[in-house]
Amino acid sequence: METLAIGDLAARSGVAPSALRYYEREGLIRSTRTAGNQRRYLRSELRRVAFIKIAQQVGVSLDEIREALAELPEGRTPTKADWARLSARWRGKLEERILLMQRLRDQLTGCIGCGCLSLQRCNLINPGDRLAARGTGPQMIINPPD
Amino acid sequence: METLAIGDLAARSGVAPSALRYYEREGLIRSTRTAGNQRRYLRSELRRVAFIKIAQQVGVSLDEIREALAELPEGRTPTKADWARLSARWRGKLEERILLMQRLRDQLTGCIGCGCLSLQRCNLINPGDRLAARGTGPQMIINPPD
DNA sequence: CTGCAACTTAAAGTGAACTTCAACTCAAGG
DNA sequence: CCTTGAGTTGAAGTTCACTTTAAGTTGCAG
Repeated sequence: METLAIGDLAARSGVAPSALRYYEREGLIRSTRTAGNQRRYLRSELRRVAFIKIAQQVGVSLDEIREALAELPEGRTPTKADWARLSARWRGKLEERILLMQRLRDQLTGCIGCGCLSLQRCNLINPGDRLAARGTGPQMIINPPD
Repeated sequence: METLAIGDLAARSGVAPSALRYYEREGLIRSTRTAGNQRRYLRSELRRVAFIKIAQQVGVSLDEIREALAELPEGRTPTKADWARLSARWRGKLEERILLMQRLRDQLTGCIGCGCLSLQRCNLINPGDRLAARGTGPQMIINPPD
């Protein structure tokens, strides 16, 4: 068994076949076809799916994940080093996010208790970029106290 | 200016009027009406909106936020202590989430590099509860290495 | 060769969290 | 008093990340 059928990839990755087809439509993973038009995946696609799942954990949108995956080498199967380079980038994002959460934790109680939650000067919340944004609409991000 | 019109609350909280109306329909905030049927908010609603925004940061759904807010005292304006009690609960969730992220960070590179991303035995990802879940569909959660 | 689980597609549906629209009313400064 | 910006409603639209459905095709075990 050289390649995987969609059901196999689904079983091994824990991602539903419908989601895998969706990922393919969205350009996140790739497959070849049999004579009868069924998808066959290289085993290396498993790692791609794993990466997608991990990135989603970190709060990255499929759009951003696609961009990241686009940096993997075309043509050859990515090596350990290729993956390491990519995940190093997520490490940075993760690090940022952890710091954010820690700041939030440290200031949460005090900030809700105090009057500063007029939100105008409170350094806990402020409009900004969308690091932590998931789902729809604009999201707010914690602002460093500086 | 005793109470706030919806535009004032929007300006002060950074939440769009349409979102505030939505929150009200969903039972997250409350308002009284003028003779001409316009919404007027107590200043204490500002704190409610702030709480909603912070909880969203932590990854809590509006449903869960509504449940939490339901524990605030009916009738009287919540005190500092009421808010402190509530935010203490989010602190726990936050703490959990931070630990999760740290574990993820510590194992990310190794795990992507190694063969374990067959996802079958990898202790980085596993199906489970939905602590970090935001948005639609089932989400995967990091499983403690134990 | 047959039967049946697993696959294929396009299109429509889902749920969360809003936003936009149209048509209308209110409130307050000049 | 009048104008104009702010507010009102219900209904429909939007985005993300999928899932479901319907109608049909493939691949392999027996």
